[in-house]
Amino acid sequence: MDLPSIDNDVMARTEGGLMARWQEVAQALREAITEGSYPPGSKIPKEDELEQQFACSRTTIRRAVAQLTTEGLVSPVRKGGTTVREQPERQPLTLDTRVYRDELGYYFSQAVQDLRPVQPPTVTQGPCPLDVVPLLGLQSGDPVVIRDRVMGDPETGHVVQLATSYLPADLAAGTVLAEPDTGPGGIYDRMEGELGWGPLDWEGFITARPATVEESRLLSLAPGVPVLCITRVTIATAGRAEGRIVEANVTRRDASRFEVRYPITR
Amino acid sequence: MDLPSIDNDVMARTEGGLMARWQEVAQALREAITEGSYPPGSKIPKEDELEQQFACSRTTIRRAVAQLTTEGLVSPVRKGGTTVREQPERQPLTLDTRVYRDELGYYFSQAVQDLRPVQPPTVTQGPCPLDVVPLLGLQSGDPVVIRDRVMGDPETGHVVQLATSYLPADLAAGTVLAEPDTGPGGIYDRMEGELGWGPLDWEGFITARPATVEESRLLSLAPGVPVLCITRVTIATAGRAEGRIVEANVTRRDASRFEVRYPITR
DNA sequence: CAGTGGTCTAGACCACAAC
DNA sequence: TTGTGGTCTAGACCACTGA
Repeated sequence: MDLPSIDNDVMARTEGGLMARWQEVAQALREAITEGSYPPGSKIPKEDELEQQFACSRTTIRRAVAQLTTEGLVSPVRKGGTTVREQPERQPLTLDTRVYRDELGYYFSQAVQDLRPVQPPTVTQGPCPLDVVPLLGLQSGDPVVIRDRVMGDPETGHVVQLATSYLPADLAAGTVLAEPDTGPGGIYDRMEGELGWGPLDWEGFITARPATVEESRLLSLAPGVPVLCITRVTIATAGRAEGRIVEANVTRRDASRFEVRYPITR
Repeated sequence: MDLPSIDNDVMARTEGGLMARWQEVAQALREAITEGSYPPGSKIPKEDELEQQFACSRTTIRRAVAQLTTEGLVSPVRKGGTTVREQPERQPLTLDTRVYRDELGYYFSQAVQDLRPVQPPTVTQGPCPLDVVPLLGLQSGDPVVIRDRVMGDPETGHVVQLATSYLPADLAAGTVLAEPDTGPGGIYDRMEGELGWGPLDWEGFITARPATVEESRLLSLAPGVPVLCITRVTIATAGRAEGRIVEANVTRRDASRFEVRYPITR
């Protein structure tokens, strides 16, 4: 007979309450990797080989590999095959629960890390992004000054951190805060100095979300990989800005590479 | 001529350096949602409608919607359509930088939150999971005692937190630490008391990763949604366990619903 | 330059939950 | 019951990049 028998019994799995096929494949590959069958730096089989190995379509294989990619286990490279990523332990970031100040400006402990700008910082102005609105206590669509910094590892040249400052435009526009060079000591010196907004208060937030398209491009991440968001908010206690949140600084890093560490005391 | 013209000019996009089609669709839907065209609680069009609307295949539509799902913007329900999720602000979790103790035991500030067990806690034993190995300072495959708790919101009954304690089996097996009921005050009282491991030290870690299959099932998350991992590690300073890490407590929550908040002092 | 992953289409069957 | 999302297949074209 020429009619192909439909052996594609999709539901032989869900009937038994088992996983979808692509999850099975992902699980099998995941185990093979963690068991050591594919050590870090090696390549997993090509897609058409996996296709035969698991007896399913390329789409299913790709979905499984995509899952491992968002988990940070493998990184596919065109023509180069799909490589098992090195799994270094997460690099610790110390939590900024204190701020120090000397005659040169303010220092948060995190700033001590050895990063250098990979691109020149940019300053733009535009509507406040939705996720920043609650941080600044603004209304949706309110204009903000946006200061962007792309920081990288001086050794490898890789981008490892994106830092963006948002400042309410009604406060910052027209001031030195909206200029690329904010002078010695940075914006906090300007706020507590010339602008008379000090003393300043700060509060920190940590959360995570999938990387945006722009973030995954800059940080060389697969789409959907989580980024760790470490946010520091600055509150003015005097002057024209009294009681206002005058800055929200959001730094983002590959969540599979970094963790925030902090001591617990009695 | 009967040969259909191939208008599927896939690369009219990548040529110009633009996004893939599914990213365009995702972006369009994302904007429509955040602009208010599809308010929270409403449904976005069905897949076949979107298919026509964007003039592309269902696969492409589904990939775009899948992206919005991992971003937490929408949640598809079979037969019910795809609903725009309510976007409450992230609920703050206070950071446990201090531990308190009274005659009843140890309290970390996070424990103050009003959660109740949704399932009875379980205690099992098995090989140490790979991601926990570095936390405990063990070798791959070393046995650990695993204490699992599934905590939920007493109001809604929803599961909001998974907490798992890992204890090296060479220290914990056979002790009260491996029993379901660890008695008044909990495991830390046993460690500093009968076992003579105290005084204890603690350290905290925060990171994020995609939810595992099990986690997404329990927490009702879409596959790949990031979970916030808040880990507390216990170090013994005396007794048989001196210098050892005697417990790693990993709590996981939906990263789109929660954030860790902490004060910054001068 | 050619092999690999990246993207897309068209079509099929199924289970689940709303109705 | 039925419409919706969930899963899978087979096949196509393309671009990037390593060999």
